[in-house]
Amino acid sequence: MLKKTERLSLVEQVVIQIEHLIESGHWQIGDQLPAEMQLMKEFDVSRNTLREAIRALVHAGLLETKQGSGTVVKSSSAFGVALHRQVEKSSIMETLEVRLALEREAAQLAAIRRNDLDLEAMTESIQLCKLASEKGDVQEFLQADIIFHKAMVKASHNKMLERLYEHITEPLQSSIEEIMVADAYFNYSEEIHYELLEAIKKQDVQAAISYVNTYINDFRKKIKRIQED
Amino acid sequence: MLKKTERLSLVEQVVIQIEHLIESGHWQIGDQLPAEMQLMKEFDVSRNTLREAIRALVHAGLLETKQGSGTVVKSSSAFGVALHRQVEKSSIMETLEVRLALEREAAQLAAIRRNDLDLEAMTESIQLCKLASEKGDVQEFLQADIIFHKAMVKASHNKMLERLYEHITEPLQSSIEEIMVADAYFNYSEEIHYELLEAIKKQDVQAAISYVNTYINDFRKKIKRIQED
DNA sequence: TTTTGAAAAGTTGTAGGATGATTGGACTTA
DNA sequence: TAAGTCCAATCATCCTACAACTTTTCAAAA
Repeated sequence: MLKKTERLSLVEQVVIQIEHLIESGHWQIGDQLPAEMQLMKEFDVSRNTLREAIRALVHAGLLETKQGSGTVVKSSSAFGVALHRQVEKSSIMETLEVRLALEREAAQLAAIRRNDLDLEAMTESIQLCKLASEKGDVQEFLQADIIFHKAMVKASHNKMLERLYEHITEPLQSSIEEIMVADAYFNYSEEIHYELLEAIKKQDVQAAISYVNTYINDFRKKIKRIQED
Repeated sequence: MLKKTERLSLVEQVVIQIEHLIESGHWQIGDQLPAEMQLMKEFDVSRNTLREAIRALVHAGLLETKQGSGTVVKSSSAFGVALHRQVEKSSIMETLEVRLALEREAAQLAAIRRNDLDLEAMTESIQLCKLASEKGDVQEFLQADIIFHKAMVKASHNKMLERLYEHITEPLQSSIEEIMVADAYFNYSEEIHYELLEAIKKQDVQAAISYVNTYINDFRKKIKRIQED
């Protein structure tokens, strides 16, 4: 097989450089980029070339431009933006079902592959859940709950699963929070996933899966009930 | 709350129009777009504006431009391209694990929600599998197998799950084919998912899940074995 | 002092023209 | 027929100019 002779256009080179600067954190979310005039000089390209590069990243959702004001970093992950848009086009129920699929697989893999660091992170976040529940702070509780779930997914040691889970859960967050806060019957203690952590600790795959199944099915029923009100 | 005063830039308007033309099938994959000069006139914008729009879609993966030749439609789904890129950055095993997650959920939902049309489509594709296996044609068998899986996912009646499954499976396809063709121990009859279809037909959720579990675990072992050679 | 409003400076948006680089096809020639 | 040349079409890049919008500045008015 011959190597494909493919020269990158100037625009694409600039795009790649900007993407790198964002992914590496050199330009953080919220940061304002230098003005076009200055970027032209720094990248040593014409204004058209620079603008085409910026426009590509604006459409991808990484940047946002406002006439007269400037260009700011909006997101650091094009994949995250794409998934975000997809979630917005779907119903909450559909998205929850996908999340359940990922969570079940993650629980299973975590039960097999978790190491001491993973267990430590999960234990710590469950402590936070407990603290928040004792204080009766719903917001704080949900935030700690998310940290626990993310820690579990991370313990699956599957980067793709992790990214998918994160970018699907993120846009769901506000909806979930809304629903939970409105739920008069919300029960903290039930929501603290001691059993799940124990199952993963003991590497009991079946117990981990069945816990996730019941937990998310309850969750689904709760949402359905609230939505029907 | 006040309404956000937000005018779409000319570039964004052109982008949206082109996206529509592609999604609606007016410009199909492989089609060549009119030259810039003509598109300028049709959209009634300047060359810069048009080029910025096209560049955005090129970077999104919907279009491809080649100097001296022209611009052609490369894909009809920006989400598909984004997912494709993500899969390429991941290992086969990671991707398979995600696919398993989706497949398990799909089997469960399909067992609950499948209607007569779904069952018909699945039965038909399983017939194709059988025919191909009798002929001993691996390629054809795998193609029919994919159709069966897609039919099952469709029977879950979750559009998001369907899109995710499709765009994750697609780039896996060539790798799987390669591996299967190379597998001397490849056994057709084992791969025909009669039991799964029966479980879904009888709406036996547990049986459907457990079948998918064993089937994909076997598949995983097979891949691992072959990769270790 | 505080508020208002106009001017100025800075930034992105759009337009049009000019030239270079590459491609693919038509044409020529051996 | 086959190889090479030329030419027209097309995208790539650069340039200048002006319009539209935002923020800042600052002076006048209340």
